[in-house]
Amino acid sequence: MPVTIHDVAQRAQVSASTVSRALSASHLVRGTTRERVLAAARELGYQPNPAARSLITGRTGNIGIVVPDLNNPFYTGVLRGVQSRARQGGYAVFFADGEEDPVAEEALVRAMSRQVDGVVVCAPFASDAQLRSLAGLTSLTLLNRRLRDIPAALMDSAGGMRQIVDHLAALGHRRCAYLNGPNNAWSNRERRRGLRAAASRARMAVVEFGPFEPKFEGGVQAADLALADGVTAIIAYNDLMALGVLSRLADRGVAVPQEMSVVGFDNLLYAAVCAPPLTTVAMPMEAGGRAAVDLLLSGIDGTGDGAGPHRELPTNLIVRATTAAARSRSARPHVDNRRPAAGHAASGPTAAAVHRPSGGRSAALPE
Amino acid sequence: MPVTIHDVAQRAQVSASTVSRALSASHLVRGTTRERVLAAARELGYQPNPAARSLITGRTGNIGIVVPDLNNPFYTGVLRGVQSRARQGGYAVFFADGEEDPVAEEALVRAMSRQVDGVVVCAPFASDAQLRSLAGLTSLTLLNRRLRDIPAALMDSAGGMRQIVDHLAALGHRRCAYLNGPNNAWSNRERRRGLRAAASRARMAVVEFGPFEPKFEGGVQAADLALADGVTAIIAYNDLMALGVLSRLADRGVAVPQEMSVVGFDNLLYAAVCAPPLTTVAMPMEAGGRAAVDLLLSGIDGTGDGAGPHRELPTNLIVRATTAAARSRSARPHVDNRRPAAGHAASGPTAAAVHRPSGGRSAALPE
DNA sequence: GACTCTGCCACAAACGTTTGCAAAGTGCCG
DNA sequence: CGGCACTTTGCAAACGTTTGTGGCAGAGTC
Repeated sequence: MPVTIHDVAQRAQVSASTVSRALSASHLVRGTTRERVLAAARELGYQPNPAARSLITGRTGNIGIVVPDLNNPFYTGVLRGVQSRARQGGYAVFFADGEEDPVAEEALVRAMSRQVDGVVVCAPFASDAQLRSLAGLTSLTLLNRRLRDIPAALMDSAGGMRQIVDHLAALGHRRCAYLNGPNNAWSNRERRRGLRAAASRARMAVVEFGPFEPKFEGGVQAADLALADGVTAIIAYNDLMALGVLSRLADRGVAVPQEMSVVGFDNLLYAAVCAPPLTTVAMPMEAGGRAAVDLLLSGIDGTGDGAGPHRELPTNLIVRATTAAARSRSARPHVDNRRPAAGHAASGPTAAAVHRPSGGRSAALPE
Repeated sequence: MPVTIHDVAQRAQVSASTVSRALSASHLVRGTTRERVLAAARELGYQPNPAARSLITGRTGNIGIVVPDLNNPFYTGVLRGVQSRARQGGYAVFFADGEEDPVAEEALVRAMSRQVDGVVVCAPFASDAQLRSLAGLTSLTLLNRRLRDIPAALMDSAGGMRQIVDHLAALGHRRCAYLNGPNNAWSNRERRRGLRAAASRARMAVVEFGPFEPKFEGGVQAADLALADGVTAIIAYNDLMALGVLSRLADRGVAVPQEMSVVGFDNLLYAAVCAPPLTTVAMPMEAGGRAAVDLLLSGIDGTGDGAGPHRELPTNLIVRATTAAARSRSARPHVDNRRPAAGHAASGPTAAAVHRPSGGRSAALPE
């Protein structure tokens, strides 16, 4: 029923091979016959059968993407970037939601591998070995995950943390809390690493809590812990947690940013529209998706811009209304059950000492 | 390089056709040889080449989905449902973001059509004619769009509106505002229709504003207009607009829900976590995605549960903290620039009279 | 005028799978 | 023991495309 290359050939009075060449390697056919073929193809509405083509060429014209959680706006941003760049390069995209299960993720990539020319994987929980084994199946590009020999698009989380620390330090904050996301998430380790380095350089004390579920509820839970410690600023693993923190602080009657500064990470839509608007680090989600596809395609057909195997994208601190100058210690009248704010200023423990969370301070969730 | 059916055949000492049959129509081969073939396939890690298969069978094992905007959490919810049900049925899914452009949407479906067995399309802006023409290319299922002869999964927006009206009426509200989403969006027309019917039955007056951009900013813009009219409750086209309304009302010093009730539509994540938590109608996004795939598959291979061509999913009003009993007229001290609240109670105009927005009240955006 | 060279085109093989058909084997009945 | 039905298997064609090879014509060269 659908029109094949032979129908076009017949109409244009040429052989099928000429049609094929006229549609691709055009310099091998005479100009006039090429016109004739193109006209015939247009009139018949010819669309090549991708299955037949990929059978002979070994290429599919598709790429895949697997994400851990479609509910997370971060990944839908990535998805957007991936899709837009892929379409621009003439590729269609398969997608799959691993539902935060590394074995499901692996199975999905495995299933896709025969139908795609490559896949970009966002797999914060998968093991290095798993990823390497998948790289043997089809060409891979990672997102926010650094692994030797496998190309990756990375977002400069550490740089974002540095900007946060500089910002808070300039506002006079000397002691901050960091609310960890999942310990096995690559990006949490990366953000923590960047924070520790920046804090140590800025001589800022950092108290760590968690790990927590990287969601609103996790932030609610974490807020009380941070409040009890006497910090003047809270840095959350991501925006969802930061929103939870804001909600809990409001319930407890702690004014943000006057009494407590709060910073998130990701710059989701809702960071801009919540009250008060959240200071956060913008992650280049769409750009990350685009870059990942660029890397993938350059590995496949040299179409990409052929930069190195790893590309790091800049992040930017967006200062909104949840950060302000650190409050003086005495000005906290109505937080009832707080601990005495012992030695929280310059006289407190050094950053290095506080980095390792003690049993009491850390471990809000079983690890 | 990859292992083919012939490799398996050789190892199992049978012909390729026997391997093929052993892997599918198992009753045609003897039990013992089937075992042998299966073992050989397992040992070699054989994965059939989908291109070759689809070339001969004419089926691809893929479905597609096109959505108008990946940034909208509503559609990512649908996406999740689609993907999960598709995987369960052994299908992989292509996706494409039409970026709210009907012609792009059409082009995407057209491009996909050769690689998929069917596609579910969420195309609130496409014309009926466009959709019908696409239905000729491949089998289609619509989401939230009713069109004769084309199967569709529908969410009962009208029912949701009825629940809103009943809820508000029970709280004593007699005059409400509706903030229209885009006029050419099917779901806005549907919600408005449901609202008008329910309001007329409940003898509630409805003043309409808009259309507005169905985003936060649209809500901000709309809030002032509704406030000026003297309504006691605002029903927004969707949650994003409702959040904008909340933000603007807070800025204007209008207490929610004491002085104004606000209702959204969709039940996005953020409706639950904003302050105060938003009363809204839960749309069954994932269930809708699942249902759409069910319908699609039953059209393709009889795999679905074979219900009728249209399936309507129930919606539920989630009452949270933005709705309360209507304020009495005198208790509005600090809204400065409001109009005199003339005749807004039972003595006011009938519902039918107010339904057609007059020039002065409507048209906040050029149409 | 015979040779080579070049431009253009058709023929046919190949990709990996499914499937109709025939052949071979087996068991049963008359 | 021949014929028949039935089961099990292999052969080969087909799906629609790309691409290597070869042929044919015309032009150029000696």
